[in-house]
Amino acid sequence: MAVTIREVARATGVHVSTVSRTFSAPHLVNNETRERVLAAATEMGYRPNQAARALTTGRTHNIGLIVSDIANPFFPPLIKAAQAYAREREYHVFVADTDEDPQAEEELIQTLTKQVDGVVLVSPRLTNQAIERMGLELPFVVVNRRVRGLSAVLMDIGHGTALAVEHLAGLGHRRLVLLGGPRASWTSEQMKKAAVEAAGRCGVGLEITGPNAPTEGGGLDAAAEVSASAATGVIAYNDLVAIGVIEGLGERGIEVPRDVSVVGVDDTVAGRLNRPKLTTITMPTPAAGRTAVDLLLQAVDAGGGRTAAQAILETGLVVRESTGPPA
Amino acid sequence: MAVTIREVARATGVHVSTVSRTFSAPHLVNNETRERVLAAATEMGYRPNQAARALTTGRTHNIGLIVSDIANPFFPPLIKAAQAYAREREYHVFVADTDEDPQAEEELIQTLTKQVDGVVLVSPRLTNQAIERMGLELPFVVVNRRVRGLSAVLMDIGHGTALAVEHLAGLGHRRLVLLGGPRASWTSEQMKKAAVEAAGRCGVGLEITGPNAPTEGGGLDAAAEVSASAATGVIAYNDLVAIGVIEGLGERGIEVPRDVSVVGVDDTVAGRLNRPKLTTITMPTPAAGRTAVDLLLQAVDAGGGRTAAQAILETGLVVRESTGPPA
DNA sequence: GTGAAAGCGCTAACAC
DNA sequence: GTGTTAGCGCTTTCAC
Repeated sequence: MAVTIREVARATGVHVSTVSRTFSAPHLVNNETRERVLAAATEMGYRPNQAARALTTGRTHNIGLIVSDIANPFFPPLIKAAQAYAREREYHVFVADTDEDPQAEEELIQTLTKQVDGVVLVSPRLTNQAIERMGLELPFVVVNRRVRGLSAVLMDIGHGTALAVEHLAGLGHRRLVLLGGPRASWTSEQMKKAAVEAAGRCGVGLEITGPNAPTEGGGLDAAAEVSASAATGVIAYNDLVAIGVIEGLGERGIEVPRDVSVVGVDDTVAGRLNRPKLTTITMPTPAAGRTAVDLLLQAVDAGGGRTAAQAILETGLVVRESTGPPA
Repeated sequence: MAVTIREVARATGVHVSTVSRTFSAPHLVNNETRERVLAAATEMGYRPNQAARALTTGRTHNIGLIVSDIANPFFPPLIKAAQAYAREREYHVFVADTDEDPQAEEELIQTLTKQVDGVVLVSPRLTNQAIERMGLELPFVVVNRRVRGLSAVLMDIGHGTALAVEHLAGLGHRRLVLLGGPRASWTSEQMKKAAVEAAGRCGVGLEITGPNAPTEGGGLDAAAEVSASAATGVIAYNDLVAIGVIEGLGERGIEVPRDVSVVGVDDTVAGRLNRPKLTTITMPTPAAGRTAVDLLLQAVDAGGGRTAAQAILETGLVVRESTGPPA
């Protein structure tokens, strides 16, 4: 076992409690004493034992971050930002992947609960009810979902969707199709509502399909419907789906953006790398990660008292090569 | 504070130590007693407090996973696998991103050291010396680097590189160029050695350039040299670089694979999504993540006794659209 | 401003 | 097979 508070105390000739205070409440310690303790501590390579600290304070200084699939390009920027920001606030983050399995998600939350001060749930697959129940024991922040009583970070995908519809309408497209996402997706529902509204406002036709798998394969499958329809403008559930439709359309001799325009969502690397480069709705994923951690620590500091704050983050539209005027 | 061992003991009418044993050494407890304890525990929602457990046992059941950039598509599959496998072994993983900064890396290791039983370092940016020094305090496993005294997970990129050279030579290319990676990259050095050897064996010319940034930008920059050379076959440091050269070549009117063939490394989503789809050397990243955790826990179980095991993982070549016969 | 002492929840000898 | 007891390293009253 490494060097403890006791040895530092002995070396400095003060009591353990003084050493403890120099680290956890420095202002309660005489300036000169503090210096001496600190000097001895760094010299001896002392580092507070978090487990011991957690045991007495009830604060682990750890948080959990649960996502459905780390390998989905939507998540890494969020994880990266969350983890960096947590570190600034002196928290470490457990990252866990549920593999899209609601049961795994629930078990994970259970085991994590005892080891963290709070949990960030990103695009959960659990029912609202289950989340609400577990949110009683521990501060939770949910990203991309609205759960009663819990803090949430929402991305205003409705706005981005409206921009996409306007962009397409402005280009001259008269018939659009929206490729919806998974049935349980809050994001997908928001997109639908916003698209209907914007299409009405712009006077263009809108057809909605789905559910589609949120993957390239989902897009590939959707290509059949798109080519069968008279639509010349497509808004896909996410970049992966967009890339998939473009490929599927290509197989049918339909070229993007010459024959059909396609808009994605998320602004992932995948979309940037794709040829043609994707026009896409930007999601503020790093900001979402930071904000989620911020709200979570706010709740933690409030001692778990219900603080159901909501943060709504802006989305936008970046126009690249996958959209253009209709043929 | 939630329910503790003490309350379970009271409810069951046994001593705390019996409850403790039920969880940490079940075989030492009478069958029938164990059942009763377990029943009471689940009913009351008891979950062992890891902090307390860590304090007495000296085992946190946590490990750290340090990467240079979570958002680099090479890492997520590795993180995902590592985290899933650790969970199977009842460990949780802290994921931390150093943002390619060696100092951040060192600080991170320091703070993590007290909270984990071991650390996996993936493609570290620290010097071998620094790593060796810190590896003295705690079990370490290093991925993609060989550090004296530490367990390592290496990917046999030499083999993959040889396959790539043979593939290109077999297609009829007579002059190849290898786009090296960052100066401190072990992987890059292995590639160079293997490429020289294979080129000699196949009787084709080989030019080596670099260092190049391991990004799309690095590839974009390298395109000038490639187009200036007489080479018709390119092996890039990674998929991102490959995608970058292809784009840069395109800007100069050189088409892939019509005029020049390009091979990437890593087999990331990016390469699969790129047009043309990348021919690339496959890296067993999920296996690397799992193996790293396995070696780490092996070292942890050995009580930190030096166990410098080496795992060398296979690489391969997947041929897609970015390579073909020379014009 | 500092020391003394109790105790966080659990495990690990050691008795019985 | 189970109870007893003594801590693990730290924070936190409470005195002084």
